[in-house]
Amino acid sequence: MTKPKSWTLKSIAQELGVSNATVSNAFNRPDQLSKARREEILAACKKLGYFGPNKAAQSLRRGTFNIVALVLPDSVEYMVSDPVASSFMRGVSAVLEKNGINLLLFSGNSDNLNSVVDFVDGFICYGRPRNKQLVEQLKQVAKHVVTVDFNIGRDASVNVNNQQASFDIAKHALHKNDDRVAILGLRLLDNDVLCRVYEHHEFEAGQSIAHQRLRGYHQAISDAGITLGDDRTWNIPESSERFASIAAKEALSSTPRPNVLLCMSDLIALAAMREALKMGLSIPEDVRIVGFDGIDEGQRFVPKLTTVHQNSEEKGRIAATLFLSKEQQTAEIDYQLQLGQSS
Amino acid sequence: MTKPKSWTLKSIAQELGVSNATVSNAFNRPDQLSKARREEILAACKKLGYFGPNKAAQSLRRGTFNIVALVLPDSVEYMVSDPVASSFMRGVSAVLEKNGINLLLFSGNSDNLNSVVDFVDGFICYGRPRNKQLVEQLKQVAKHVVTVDFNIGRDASVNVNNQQASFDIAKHALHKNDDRVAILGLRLLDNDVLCRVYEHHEFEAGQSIAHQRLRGYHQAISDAGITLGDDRTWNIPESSERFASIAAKEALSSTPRPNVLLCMSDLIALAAMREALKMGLSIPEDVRIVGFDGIDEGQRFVPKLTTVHQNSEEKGRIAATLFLSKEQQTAEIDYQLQLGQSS
DNA sequence: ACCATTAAGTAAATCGATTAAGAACCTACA
DNA sequence: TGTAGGTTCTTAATCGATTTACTTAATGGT
Repeated sequence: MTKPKSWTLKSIAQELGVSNATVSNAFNRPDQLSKARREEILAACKKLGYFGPNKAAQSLRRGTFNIVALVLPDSVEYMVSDPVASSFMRGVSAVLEKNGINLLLFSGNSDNLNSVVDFVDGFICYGRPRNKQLVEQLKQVAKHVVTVDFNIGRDASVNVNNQQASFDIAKHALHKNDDRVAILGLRLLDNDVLCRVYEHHEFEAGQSIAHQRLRGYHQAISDAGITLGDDRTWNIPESSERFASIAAKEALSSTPRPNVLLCMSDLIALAAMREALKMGLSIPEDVRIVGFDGIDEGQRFVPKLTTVHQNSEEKGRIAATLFLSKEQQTAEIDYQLQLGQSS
Repeated sequence: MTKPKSWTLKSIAQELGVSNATVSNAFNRPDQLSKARREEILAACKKLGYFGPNKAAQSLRRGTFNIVALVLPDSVEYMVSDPVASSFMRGVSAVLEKNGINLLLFSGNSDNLNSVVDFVDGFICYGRPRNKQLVEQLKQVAKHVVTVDFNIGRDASVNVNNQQASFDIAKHALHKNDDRVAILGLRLLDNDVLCRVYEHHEFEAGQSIAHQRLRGYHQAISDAGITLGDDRTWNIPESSERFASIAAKEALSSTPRPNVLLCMSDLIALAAMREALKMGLSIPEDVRIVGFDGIDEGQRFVPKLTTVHQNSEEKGRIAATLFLSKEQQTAEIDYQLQLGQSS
C-alpha cells in the first residue's frame, strides 16, 4: 500500500494486482474486459487519485495530440488587435472547443514549425504567414493543414469563391462597353517583381487565388462587351502601399487612361485612390475603383471604398470543421459586396 | 542506406554508425562529445532531413513542454471579444513569444484541467474561472500556476495593489468627516451568501483581495476622521447585477442613509447607481459612488463612473514574466484613478 | 614505467503509456 | 471426449527520446 505522490498506469496496476494492459483497457477499451472488473478498477483509481492515463505519454504512443495550432499571419499580438482576425478566431475556437480540441497560438513570424510540429495534430493557417519559410515547412512536415485565404496545394483550404466574387464586383464597376479597364493584380506571377503583364494565356488554368480572381474579372469584362487590351494588367508582388502606389500611378498614366480600376486587395485600391486624387482625378467620375477584402480602413476612406466583404467568423467555423473532417477539399464561404462611393 | 520517410534519433544513429546517446548529445549537450564529431553529425542530419529530436518524446522524457496554458475566465470566444482580456493576452504573448514558449488557450468553462495538465508546464489563470471546479484542480494538479486578479494561495499571483488603490479611491470619494459611508464588498466571506456583516475584526489579517481592499477603505475612512458603523458593510458573493442590486437597495435604505458608497467592483457600482437613480437620488449630490476595475460600461454610463483602472497589457507581461521566473510571490501592477461624475 | 585524470563514446534503464499476440479458462456442440 | 470458439486477462514490444553509469583511450605528472 505504498502511495506514490503521483500515480502512473504501471503503479496503479501493481497496486491493484492486475496488468498494465487491463488498466489501460479499463480507460480506453471497455470491450476488452468484463464489466465488473472495469468498474472495480475505475472506482479504485478514483479513490486513489489517479485521473487517467497521462496525456503526454498517450499522445506519444498514439501519435495524436488533441491540439491544433493556429498559425497567424503575424505575431500573436497582431491577432488579438485585429478585429477581423479575432472574429475568425472566435469561429475556430467555438468549433474546436465543442470537440474537446485545444487551440495553440503560433506566430507567423516564427522561423520554424519544428518547435511545435511534433505535438500538434496539424495546422490551421490563417492567411499567408509573414515568414515565408513557414509555408515551405507547412507543405513538407505538417501532418494535416487547412489554409485560409491562400493555397499551398495540400489538404484543404477555405476561401471565398474568388472567381464569382471578382466577377460580381467587376460587373458592378463596369457601366458601359466603352469603359477603359485596368487590372491591378496581386501575386499573379511568382517572380516577386512589380511589372506590367503582356502574356495572359497561362493564367487561364491557374488555381492560385490571383488567377481565380483574374478569371472573374475577365468574364465580367467580356460580358460587358469590352475588349481588354493585352497591356492593361499589372502584377504587384505583395499587398503593400509602396508597390501598389507605383503600379497605380503607372496604370493611371497609361494610354488610354483607364476609367475603371479593378484591384485585387483593399490596400491596393486605397493606394490607387490616393494616387488618383493626387493626380487631380475625381472618384468615381473620372475613375471608378474597387477593391477586395473589406478592411476597416476602406470604410473610413473618403470616398468610401466599394469592395468584397467576407464573413470571418463563419470562415473560422468552416476552417475548423474542415480540419476535423480531414477531408481534402476547398471550401467556399459567403461574401457580400460592400458598396461605397468609389464606383 | 535505407531511408525511412521520417527519421528518428535511433534510425539516424544507426545510419551514422554511432550510438543513440551521441546523436542526442550532439543536439543537446555539446560538451559531451568532440567538436568534430558533433559537426559531422549535425551536418549529416541536415543532409538526411532529420530536424532534431522529436519534441513530444523529448517532453515526455524531460517533463517539460514549452507550453503554457492561459486559462480564461470564460470560453475562448469571450476573450477575443473582450478588449481588456485581449490586451492582457497581448502582454502575455509578447513575453512568451520572446522566450520561445507556446501559448495554449484554455476555456474557463471546461470542467477538467486533466485534458491539458499533462502536457503543459503550467497555467496562467486570468481571473477566477467561471467553472469553480477548475480552481480546485489548479490548486491540486498544476505543476506551476500564476493567478491574476485573484488568489488561490499557490505559487505566484499578480494583482493591483488593492489596499493602496482602495485607499486612493476611497480618499477621493470622502469629502467631510460627517460623510455617511457604506461598503459593498465582493466576496468578503466564503459563504457564498449575500449578507450584511457585523463582525469585522477577522478581516484585518485576511489576504484575499476583498480583505485587502477593505483595509484600504478602512484606512481612508479613519484618515478622514470618520467612524464607520459596524453595520455598514455588505457581502456580495459574486459580481453579478442581481446580487449587487439587492445589496445596493438595502444599503441605500438603511439608516442613516449613506451618502458615500464604496463598491468593490464596477458591476456593483453600476448596479448601485441604477438603484440610486431609481430611488430618486441624484449622483453625486445625494450619494457618491465609486467602483473598481475600469470596465468600458462604466465610462459610457451617465454619470460616468469614478473607478480604479488597471493597465492590462502590463499586467499580462508581468504575469508571464512571473511565470517564467518560477518565483513564488505576489506582483503588483500600476493603476490609475479614472475620475467620472459619480463622486 | 606507473597510476591518476580527463575526454569521448556507449549500453541500458527510463519517461508513461498502447496494443498485437497469446495464454488460460470456460462453454458448447458433434 | 475432443475440438472449435469466445471471454478475459497478461506478456512483451513499441512510441522517440534522455541520462546515468560505465568502458576505452589518451594525456600528464613524477
